[in-house]
Amino acid sequence: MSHTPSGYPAKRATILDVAAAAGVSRQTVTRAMNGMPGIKESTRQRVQELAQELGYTPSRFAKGLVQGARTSVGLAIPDLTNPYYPAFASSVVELATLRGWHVVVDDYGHGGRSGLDAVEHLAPQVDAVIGYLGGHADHAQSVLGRRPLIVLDEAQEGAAGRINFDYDHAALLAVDRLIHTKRQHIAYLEAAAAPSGGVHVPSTVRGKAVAGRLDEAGMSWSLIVAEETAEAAKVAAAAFLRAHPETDGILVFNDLMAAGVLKAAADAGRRVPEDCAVVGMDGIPLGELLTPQLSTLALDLREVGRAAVELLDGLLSGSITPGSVESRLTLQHRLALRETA
Amino acid sequence: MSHTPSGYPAKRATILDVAAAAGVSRQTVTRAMNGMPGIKESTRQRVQELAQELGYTPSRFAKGLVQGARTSVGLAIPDLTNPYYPAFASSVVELATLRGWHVVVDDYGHGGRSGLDAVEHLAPQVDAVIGYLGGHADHAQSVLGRRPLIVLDEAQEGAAGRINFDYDHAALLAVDRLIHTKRQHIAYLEAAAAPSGGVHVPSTVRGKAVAGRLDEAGMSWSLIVAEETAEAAKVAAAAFLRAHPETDGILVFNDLMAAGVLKAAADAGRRVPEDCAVVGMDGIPLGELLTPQLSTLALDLREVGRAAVELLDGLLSGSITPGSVESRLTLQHRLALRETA
DNA sequence: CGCAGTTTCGTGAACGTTCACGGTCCAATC
DNA sequence: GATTGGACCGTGAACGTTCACGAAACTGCG
Repeated sequence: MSHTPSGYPAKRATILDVAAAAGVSRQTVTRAMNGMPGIKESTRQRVQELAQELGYTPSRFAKGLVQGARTSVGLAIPDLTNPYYPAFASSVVELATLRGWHVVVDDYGHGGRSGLDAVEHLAPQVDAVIGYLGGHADHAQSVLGRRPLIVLDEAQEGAAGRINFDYDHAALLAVDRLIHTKRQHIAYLEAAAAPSGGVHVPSTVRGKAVAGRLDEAGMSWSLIVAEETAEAAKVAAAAFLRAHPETDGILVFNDLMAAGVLKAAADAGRRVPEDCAVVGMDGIPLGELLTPQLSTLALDLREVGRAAVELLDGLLSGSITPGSVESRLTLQHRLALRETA
Repeated sequence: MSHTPSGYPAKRATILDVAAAAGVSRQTVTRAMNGMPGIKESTRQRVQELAQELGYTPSRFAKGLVQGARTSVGLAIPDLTNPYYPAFASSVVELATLRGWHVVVDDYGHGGRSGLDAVEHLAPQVDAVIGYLGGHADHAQSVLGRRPLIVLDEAQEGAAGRINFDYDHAALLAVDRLIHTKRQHIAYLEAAAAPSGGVHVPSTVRGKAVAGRLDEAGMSWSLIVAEETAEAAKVAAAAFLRAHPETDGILVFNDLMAAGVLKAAADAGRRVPEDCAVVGMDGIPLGELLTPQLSTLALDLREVGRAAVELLDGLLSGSITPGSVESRLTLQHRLALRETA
């Protein structure tokens, strides 16, 4: 038997190695390792010690092949660095673990990868995928074949399950609040990958909802665009406030960017909310730690995770059929009035 | 063949089903699916279409069994809700993905589970584990057998790889800063699961380092204890500041708790840093979004993740032997002076 | 038409485990 | 002493895929 310098066998030990070392058969080793009955206690001891000594660990592949799959779900996420996603992921992982599932995560935010890349990376390893893909749901579902895909915040059809958010409702809540507090000069800060200079119309679903509601209410308002980071939001908001000092209310694409806006307002000497209200979106835990505490269109992120896992559970068990009415959920934001609006 | 109401075959389709449907052999299907040469383009097309239609996806178990494992690593994490961990996890996932590894995460912070529970849950599914276990490293390693375990921030021996932090160095930096800015009445806010009333000595490694350094410098100081959340820290700090208004410097167990302290100070009308300095620990991104921006003993969390992955890479490839000098790393904090100290 | 060479395809074996069944041994009972 | 029953243990088969090899079909050319 060939050994590495450290004394480890070069090849992984199999059940047969243990059986040979103990002078017993495969099946006896199986019984010893898996706490099965029908084996003398002394041999169980001996076999387990030998197994430990040889560094034997059963092959998950062989085990899975014969026993039928323990389910493992993929979790595709754009950016773990954005506090929104860990809060969501935490809930998914918790509930999946409760069901005995394993969760394979892919944070596809690095190296120019897309949500589709993430699904393709996860596909050979999982029985289902939950994810914020940002497009290509149909293609992603076809990569997975029969295995259910659950997409969040995705307009496109094609996935076995969909969870969406009622942005019209959210926009209604926020705009009404601004009107109610007599704000006159509203701005909406939108996230965009490449903020070109001449943008006058929001491109995201939530942006369109906000714009629609503002127009409907007959408000005059401006569009600001920045990359989806706190720092970029801060810079963009600072520039805008300099150019438009009359601004007295800012709606922001998400809470992370809102944190940047808050900083910009403070730097510009604007009191929030007295001089200028700020409303974020998402309801990430971070919001409550800011000074002043961020008012926001809050989603219960644990609830979102729960919805995703339960939907998947239904699809896997067959109690929900892909593409049916029950496979499509719409969740609503609530207005969390804290200190900034 | 039995079908469910939705038209799906009850059993998973295997490669033989596809082969039969296409009137070819196993091997031809394999060639078609895996882009192998030696197959007519027209049959490849036909087989792929049939496979799509039957919803065939190759069994990862059978594939893994014959091809040898694609490596997948477990990531055991106490609490994804604490911004420290996602920042770390993000880096691990990125670099692991770059190597073609899969990452299975377990957030063991819910339901009273321990780090050891997490390892036991992950063990049957992975080829290695990276994790903040908070104890029992030796037992966890024995659960994994030959498969390497990399523990972070763990005093105990036993794991194949260890990454530690130089808390003495960190304490030195922080205390020196407080002395340099002429602080007289220092408090250290410690995290503890069950903050009993009569605690006078820190129980954590970092707490001991801070205490040691403060004593060494001949400072008079107090110990505060709270649960490891921002809210608990806020409450505890508020009470302490009420009882000890003379306090002019607070060191905090981590940044999340420091955020709570900042809120408490603001509520108590104390200006930070003029009236009272605050220094956190970890260097989580959140710190820069707070007002005022948190001064902290910062760790480059992406670097920590990189260290863990590279160490694991070395252990897996055999270029580093478990328990050797190279398998033990110590990283240092740097003092990130922002606005609170 | 015949043959070599190439392209295309099929067949046994193997991966490591568990399942279902069958065998052996020993003690107790008749 | 033969029989029974239980405790303990071993053997073929199967899971679904790929690998290594060999067979067949087709091509071009003399």
